Amino acid sequence: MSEDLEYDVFSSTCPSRPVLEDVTGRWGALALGALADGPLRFNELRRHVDGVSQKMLAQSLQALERDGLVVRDVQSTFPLKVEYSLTPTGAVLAGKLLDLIGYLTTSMPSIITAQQTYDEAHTD
Amino acid sequence: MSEDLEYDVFSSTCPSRPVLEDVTGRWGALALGALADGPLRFNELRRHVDGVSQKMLAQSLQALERDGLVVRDVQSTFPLKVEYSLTPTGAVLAGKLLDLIGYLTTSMPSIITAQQTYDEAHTD
DNA sequence: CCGGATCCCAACAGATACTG
DNA sequence: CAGTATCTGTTGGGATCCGG
Repeated sequence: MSEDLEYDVFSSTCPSRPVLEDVTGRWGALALGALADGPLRFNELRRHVDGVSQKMLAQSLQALERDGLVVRDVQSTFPLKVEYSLTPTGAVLAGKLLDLIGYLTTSMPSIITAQQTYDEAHTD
Repeated sequence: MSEDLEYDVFSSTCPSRPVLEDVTGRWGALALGALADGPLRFNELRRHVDGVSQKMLAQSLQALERDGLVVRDVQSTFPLKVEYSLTPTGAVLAGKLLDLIGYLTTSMPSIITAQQTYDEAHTD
């Protein structure tokens, strides 16, 4: 039952395409990764994801919240407090993202070398 | 030896940041995923990564080639033949990407439900 | 013909300033 | 503190053109 593998990110019309962009997008991936260690407030998240603007962070978090990967918890105290955390699905995706990021960072030395070689060969 | 964990994607100035964007970017991720099954020519790749424009595919592939994750092999026959394939590092990253994509697609039913619930609650 | 660079326009990202 | 509004610069994409 319910064994429909109808979702294919390689198809441009598949609903999974925009979700993949939310998850692997420029800021979405880093936001998910940052939340893997535990809940964070908006500005904590902003400090952790170095370089992100308020607008893009808010936008990325809204997208992830809509996809059911992140939960936004508002404490209506003063000062206002808003905590973001991962849902179970979000946590799994964040883990896979961190796995990828970890491999990428350990590969950086060889990647840097490749870039230098490439750039030297393309000094047109 | 050489156990410098100096690379951190969460820092905006780290050289790993642009590489992460090449790998997880909109078209880079799909290109890497498509190449995981074996080498492909430019237009085969273009057909596989449904919806990508020529320009963006060429651009994404150049970035991945510069990072040493993809190899561009030119056969100067007629008609011209250009094959793209993964390097060992690229293959590992592609595998992790496909793992993430696989989990995401199997999670799609619950994600769709979440989106509908969210959209209903936000009918301002 | 195939691979890809260019041009031009539309959409999106970012800095700043302002509101609940 | 946690965002929205606005205004502007950068980036993405389709049509078109060029080299092998």
